[in-house]
Amino acid sequence: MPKTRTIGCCGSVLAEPLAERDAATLAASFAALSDPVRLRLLSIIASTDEVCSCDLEAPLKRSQPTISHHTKALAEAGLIVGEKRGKWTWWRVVPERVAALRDALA
Amino acid sequence: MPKTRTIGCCGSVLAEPLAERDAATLAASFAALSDPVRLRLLSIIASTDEVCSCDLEAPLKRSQPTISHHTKALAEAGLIVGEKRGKWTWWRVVPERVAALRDALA
DNA sequence: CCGTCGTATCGACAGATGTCAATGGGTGAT
DNA sequence: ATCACCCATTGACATCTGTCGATACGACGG
Repeated sequence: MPKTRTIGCCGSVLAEPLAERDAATLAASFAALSDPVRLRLLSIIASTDEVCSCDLEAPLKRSQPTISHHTKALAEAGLIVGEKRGKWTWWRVVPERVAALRDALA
Repeated sequence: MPKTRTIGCCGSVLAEPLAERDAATLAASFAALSDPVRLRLLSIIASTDEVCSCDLEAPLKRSQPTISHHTKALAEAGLIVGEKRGKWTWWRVVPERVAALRDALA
């Protein structure tokens, strides 16, 4: 997967009119945060160091495919990364990516 | 006074698992930022003090009903406010609300 | 009181999105 | 090898969303 090259991407939304390209990139990132289940998923992962998918199904009260769907969405936004170890996939947040979004609102 | 911390309804996404209610509220706010046209709209308004709707149609290359649809979405999220003066509606950003979203990612 | 102008709302439509059951693909234990 | 378990993918479905034309509302200027 593409890596930490897009992290700074767009500067601040508030400073000056966004270019169309930057707007599309940022919108995709914020879209990853626009679902309550994904937000809670992210917060659960962030609260612990690592979480395996099997521990997400119960607290979020969603089916296993749905959880997988959401982890994929967050991963594609670069907000979390998953590592397969044995049978389990362990997820953790990417703080730099979250910070980049935060900075976009500064 | 230690900043306007009361506006940010939900605290940080990263600190602890979000309650369902807070997640829904936050998700709705981020959803307002999940569209490229709305992000550019917001950035245009933020770049100037006040902008009237009539000045948004051209740079965003969208029809008048579409612009109205997006301003409504941002206003309902509390990110901008509109004031009718005479024939025109003037929009400006609500910095505290943007800051609240930024803080949610801290 | 009319026309005009700026804006909001309505109706419609295509495309995106969240959800789950069913299925498939690996991994580890028996 | 066989089984149990974890996770990803597929297919299907209902809902949501962005878009625009048409229309309606409201404020000004004649």
